[in-house]
Parts: sequence; structure tokens; C-alpha cells
Amino acid sequence: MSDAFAPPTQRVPDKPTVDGIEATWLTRWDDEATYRFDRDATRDTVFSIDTPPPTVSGSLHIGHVFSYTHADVLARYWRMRGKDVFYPMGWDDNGLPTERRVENFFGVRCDPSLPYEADFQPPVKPGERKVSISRKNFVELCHLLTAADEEVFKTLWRHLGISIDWSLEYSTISSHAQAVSQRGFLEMLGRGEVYSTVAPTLWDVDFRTAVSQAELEDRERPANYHRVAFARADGEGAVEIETTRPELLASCVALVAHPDDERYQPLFGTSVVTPLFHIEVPVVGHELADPEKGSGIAMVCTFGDTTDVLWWRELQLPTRALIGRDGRFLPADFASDDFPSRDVERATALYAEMEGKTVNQVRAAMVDALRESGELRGDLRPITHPVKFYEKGERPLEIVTSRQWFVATLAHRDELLARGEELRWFPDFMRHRYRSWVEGLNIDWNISRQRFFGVPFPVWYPLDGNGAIDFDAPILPAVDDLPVDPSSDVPKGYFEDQRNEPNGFAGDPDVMDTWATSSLSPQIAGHWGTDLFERIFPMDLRPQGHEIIRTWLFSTIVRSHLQHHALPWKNAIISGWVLDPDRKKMSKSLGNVVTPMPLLEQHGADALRYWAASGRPGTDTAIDEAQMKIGRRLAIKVLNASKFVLGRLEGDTLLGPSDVTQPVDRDLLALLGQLITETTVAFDGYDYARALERTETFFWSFCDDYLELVKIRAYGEPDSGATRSARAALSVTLSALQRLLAPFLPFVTEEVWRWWHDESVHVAPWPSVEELAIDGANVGPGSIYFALCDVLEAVRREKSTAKVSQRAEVEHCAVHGPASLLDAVRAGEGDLCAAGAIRTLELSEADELSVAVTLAV
RNA sequence: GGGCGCUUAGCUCAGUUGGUUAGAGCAGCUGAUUUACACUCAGCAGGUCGGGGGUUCGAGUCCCUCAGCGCCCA
Repeated sequence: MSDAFAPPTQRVPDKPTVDGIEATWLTRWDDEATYRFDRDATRDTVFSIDTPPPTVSGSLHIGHVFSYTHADVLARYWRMRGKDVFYPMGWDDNGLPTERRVENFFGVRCDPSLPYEADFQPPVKPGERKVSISRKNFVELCHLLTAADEEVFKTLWRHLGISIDWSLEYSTISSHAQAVSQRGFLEMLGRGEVYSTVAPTLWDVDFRTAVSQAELEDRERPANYHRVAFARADGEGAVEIETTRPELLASCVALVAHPDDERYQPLFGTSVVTPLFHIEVPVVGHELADPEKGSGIAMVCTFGDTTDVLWWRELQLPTRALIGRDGRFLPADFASDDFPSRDVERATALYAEMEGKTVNQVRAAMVDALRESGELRGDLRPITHPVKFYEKGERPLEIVTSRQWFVATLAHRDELLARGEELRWFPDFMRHRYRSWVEGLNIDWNISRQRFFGVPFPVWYPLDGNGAIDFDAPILPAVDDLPVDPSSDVPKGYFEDQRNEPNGFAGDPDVMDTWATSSLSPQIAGHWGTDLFERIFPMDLRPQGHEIIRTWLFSTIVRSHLQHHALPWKNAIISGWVLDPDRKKMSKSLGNVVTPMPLLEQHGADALRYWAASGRPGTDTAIDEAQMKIGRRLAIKVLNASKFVLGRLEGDTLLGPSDVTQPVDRDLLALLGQLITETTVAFDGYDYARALERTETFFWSFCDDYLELVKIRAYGEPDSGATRSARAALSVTLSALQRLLAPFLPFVTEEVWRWWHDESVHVAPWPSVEELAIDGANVGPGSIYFALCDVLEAVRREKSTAKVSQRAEVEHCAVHGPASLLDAVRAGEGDLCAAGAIRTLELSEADELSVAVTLAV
């Protein structure tokens, strides 16, 4: 460990600059392994950070520097506090965004039925029509592209000076991550926390995959209420319902109204007949039917929306599924028990026009048919209502029935709520986001995705003599054999030629939701199962943006709770949005997304970090180049102030706090002690922004006031105690300030620190009050310093008003004020007169401070 | 519909258990001129703290209410 008060070296350049210092120090940090985690560290000395593994297939935007800077500032603080910081970086490279990017980038499409082509070359340019390729070829392209994308992200964060230990880099599609993910799945399966079942599933017809509740978003969409008449089964008139989805008429299974609704009470227990298809359905009561909505009585279908699912389940209604996985209408047999039509011929004839068509086509056909039959009553009534979309999708979700794997979250809701309370949130109010999300859960977490580039389910199924799959007796691999790919690996006791054959086996065709793997980031990064994991888990800090509380944060808590009966981390620090310069939310559609690299190159890493670090946890922050310029100015000031101070410390004398003998110098150290205490408390409470603001304010005063006050004295005779005192105070304070700023401005502080130290500032000890050796004899911290500043300010004002140089001589300066203040001024009289070029200073007692300045002619 | 956050100078924001005359930076204006720094320094000006009501000796701060903006959940 280098001495904080080491003598200056001759390393101070004549013309220091902040330009280009990033490259120098990035290389040195690599060479010196400055951020390398000590693999032998024990849990009590470790500070572990679970950083978001970004989706590299998304475009790089300014948000990627924001939250990561916050995390890095904290990492650097704790490292200086002597912690062994475990700070890995991962890439969440599997999943839909990657597939979509690969499809567009290469102009390809995955068709799992095609054979692998070993020498396949993707099109140089994506063509008009996408080229269909095998699953293995497709996955290879995914690996190829994500590897390149990861480099782009890595370059950004390195340039930004994020103190990641890159030897800990991981990716969620790596073999290691797949093994961890599959082990996690198998252990949940063993505990009964994950199950597969055939159930109504939210389905994106474009992506052809199931999606989970966490990936939903409501979008306001225009629609029309269609008023449709259902004949009563007893022939006594008709019941009119209003629906936005007439295309689902053939899959109607009931009408439902509120139990208290007097209009429909007489109908409960009776039946009506669907128009056109002539299927008898019951009229039932349920609290969720809204008497204010439409005509107050709704058509329940298989399945128009999530409420239909709820009614279907609670009222035990039959199933008449008509929408297929491609969003087109499936065949239906109106002579069967599933679709018991009273007029098979007409129903079959009409439906023949609809089968195989899309939702919109069928809707139009249905409207025509209803109009013709006279059962569509009145005009269509336009409305706007929320429709559920996959967050990355473009068409409304449909609900299809299929077999999926679910993690049982609902059964653990209360425990998960308790975990949310147990976690320390910064800012605290973010815990509400988590709570309301968990309280609103209504379906278990669907982790099956009918896609290609992901972690496969480590599951095979036996086939019976007819080739039917027995889902209740899955064949599982041994943990030691993980990872496995059931589509190419063969379960123990079987041979490849038994695949998909009667009495053979079949692999589960699906892959896991990407969150089902990235929710294990502590286990992946920490190498669950090795001693490393015990050294870092539960982790200390989860830094992330608030938009992924319900996905990544939530799912990580779920997995840790189920697997380890613990929170995955003690603290979560939640960043706000980065807004565009006009304080608008950035989005692709608005075209206002800002890319970080040009800003980084123009203003420098320290400047960009300064801007990011001035955004408090949880607070939305606009991109502000003015703020970046201020950061750059601060960095330059650090260079110049350091150059000046170190230039004063000529010779090799080791100056320390014990050399600080002059009252004003000791007063400065007392103030510095306050600053250190304050910033340390702020950092301990994850309030890096306050720490920065306080340090910055102190630093500017140090430059503009203290340096000016003691400048002349510091130039004095080296052997004089007064000179030594000034130089010692400058040295001690500079040392502390360089370190206090190091988490924020890692490049410039490293540059200036190395002018007089051999080791990195980033492994130097965080400043402490103890190292200042303050004896506590001061009247009050700042009393002398601030008094001198007040008088100096008055003198400056006089010169500025007179429009003369600040170096202009003052003939006479009369200070009137309370005795205590005069004493304070007297204690620094020499410095004051030197700094203000004051020839004669007169001190006289008065109730209030006033300063009369007479300029020399 | 339920919940959370924000509203302080032209702009961006501090303002800690209520306590002198509400602060800073930027922008603006007026100047200085170079033995750390022109990527500099000094000074000036600029606010009925979103509106209303209440508690209090005292409210930017606590309570109620209204409004606007943003977000979360349903």
C-alpha cells in the first residue's frame, strides 16, 4: 500500500491534459490487474455486485452508461474502503431480441425441420425474402452476432472506466450458464416448484411463442362494440350482448352478467342459442361482469381475453378453441360434442368460409353474416380500450391452449412480498413497484418459449406403443451431465434411433424464457456449487433500472427464495430514466434515442460519468451536455490544482498532518474532516450524488479561496514552519480530495495521483478523519477559514466594482465585527493581506461584520 | 379505479429531526489579464418555493385539499 502522504515525484507534466488519458490508464489497469477480485477473499471482506447482464441485441443507448456508472461509483467506493469487490459483467444474449436481430441482419429464418448445412454461408446482404435455415445453423448465427455485439458493449464500458473484473465475464447462453440454468430448473422440479400443464396461454402469433405476465403491456386500441342478438332457448325472445370480438362467436361457451343485475337475473339458469352456429350456451352470473360495460351481459369465449379464462376456470365452462398458434382459425366439427350445433349443415357451411383465415378476416365475414341474418343490431359503436400486447410485439396477443412449463409463483406470493419488505431499496419508495407487481400476479410464471436460441429444458418424455407422449413421466438427466440439449442428446437407456418412435423418447422442443436463466445471475457469475459462491452470496448490491423490477429483479428474488431461502442481495439501488434533452422519454418511435459513444468521445469519460453520477438514485435525468462540460471543467481543475500543489511540495520532505501548525491550515483540515465524514455517511447510504456534490463544492472553495490565501506563504522559505504548514495542509488536503473524487472521475484522479504515488488511487484507502490527526482544539470547524473568506470576498467586490485587477493593492482595509470574528481574522492576518494585496489591516469591534476597503491610488 | 414520484431563479437541481435574510451550477450582465489553470478568475443581477387552507412562536420542510407533469399496478 502506498503512503497517502508520499513525497512528490518529478512526474508532473508542464501542460497536463485530460484528452487521451483514458487509453493510458485502461492499459495500466489491465496490466496491474487493479480490479481483479481476490479469489481467496472471505464473505465478510467481500462486496459483491450483481450487475444487469444487458441484452446486447438491443441498440446501445445512453441509458447504458447511466445505471452502470452509478454501480461503478459504488464499486470504487467500497474497493477503497478495503472491500474485495466482486464485480462481474454478463451478457444476456439468448432470447427473442437476438433471434429477431439475426433474422433481420442476415435475412434468414429458422425452420427446425431443415437439416444442418455444415458449410452454410449467410447472405452477404439480407434479401427480399428470408432464407430458411436449420435450427443449428440459426443458432450458430446467433452466437456469431452476439459475440460481435458484446464487443461493442464491452468497448463502451471499458472506455467509460467501469471497474469490472473482466476475468469474471459471463454470458447467459454459455455452456456454464446453461448448466446452472438447467440445474436450477431440475431442482425446482424436484421440489415441485415447477410444473408443466396444458393451459390457456398468452400467445404472440407473430413470434409464435408463449409469453409471460411480466412481458405484457396494455395498449389503448380502437375497437367496435357489436350488438348481437342471442335467441332464448325457450323461444321467448332474444338477449342482446355487446362484444368487440364477434369473430369468436363460434367459440362462445356462455353469457355472463353480474349476479345483482336485475335485468338478467331472470335468465340465470336458462340457455340461449348462438346466432349463426346454433349452439346452446348457458346464461350465468359472475361478479366480474360489469353492468356498466356494453349491454351489461358478456359473451364468454375460448378465449377472447384473460377474463374469459377466469370465467372459464371459475364457472367450469367447456372449451371451444378456434384460434391456432399462427393466429388463423382452426377446423371445427359442428356435429361433434365439442361444437354441438343444432343446425350442423348451416354452421358447417358458414364456418367453411372462415376456417384458415386471420382474426381480422373472420371478423369481417362474421359481421357480414350477422348483418344478413339480422342478428347484428344497430350500428357498430366505436370505443377505445386497453388490449394486451407482448411488449415487443405488434399484434394483440391471442390466448391459445398448449402445454407449458410454469414456475409456481402464486403459491409463494406472501413470502415474495415479505422478501420485498426485507430488501433495502434505494430510493425506498421503489419497493412499492415491486409490491404492487407481486400483489397483481394472476398467473404463474410461464417459462416455456417456443423458440430456438435459448437454454433447452433438460427433459425428455417416453413414448408409448402408439407414439403418444407421456408427459407425467419425464426423463431427466443427471446433474453431472448438464448441460444437455434434448433435441440432440439422448437420455440414458435409449438410443438415437428411438427418437420420436413408438416406445422410444422425445425431447422437450422448447427453450426457457430468457429470464429463467438471467434470474440466476448470482449463481452463474458466482459459480454456484463451488466455494466461490459461498464467498459472494447473498450479494451486497443489485443496481438496475426501474423498468425491470417486475422482470429481472422479481425473477431473481423468486429463484433465490425458492433455491436458497434467502434474498439474492441485501440492497437494490434503482436508477431512473435517462430522458432526452427536452425531458422526453427516449424511444425508437420518437427517434430521440441518444447513442453514448459520440458524447464519450467529445466530453471524455470523466465528464460523462460526472453527469451520470449527479443523477440521484430513482430520479429521471435528462441528457445535459452542459452538465458534462462542467464535469470536464472539474477534471481539468483537478489536473491544474494538483499540478500547482505538487509543484509547491518541492524537495523530498515528507509532510504530514503534524506539520500543519498554522490556525487557518488546521481549520481547513477540520473542515476536510467534516467533508470526509459527510461523504462517507452519504456513500454508506448509497447517496453517491450527495457525496459528489459536497466534495465538488469543497474542492472549488479549496481552489479559489484556500489556495489563494496560502499561495504566497507556500512559496516562502522551505525551512519556515509557516511555509511547511501551508505545504503540509495543501498536501494532506489534495491527497484526500483526489481520493474523494476518484470514484467519480477515475481517469483524471488516477493521472494526478500517479504523479506522486506508485500504486493506483483506486486501491488507495478511502480518506479517514483519523489520518488528519485533528486534535479538536479548534474553536469550530471553519470559523477562521470562513471569516477570512468573508473579508477576502469584500475586498474582491470592491476591486471588481472599481474595475481594477484583483491584484491591485489595497491601501487600507478596515474590518468591523464581533470580537470572535476579529480573532479569527487575526489568526490568518498574514495570508489575508497577501491574498488581497492589503497594505494595512485595521480590526475594530462592532455588532455586525462590515469591511471598508480603500484602494491604493 | 388503486398506488408512487415530481412541481424551488430563464434552465438543471440542492435544501437532512420545522429554526437567522431560501442556496449552487449553467445561461445572462459587468469587469480583470496571464509565476496552477482562458478548458481562467472576480463581481452583479435573478425566486410571493405549483394554488388554497390548516398546525406552530416559526413552514420550502408537517397535515388537508386542488391542479399539472411523469410513472407503476389493475
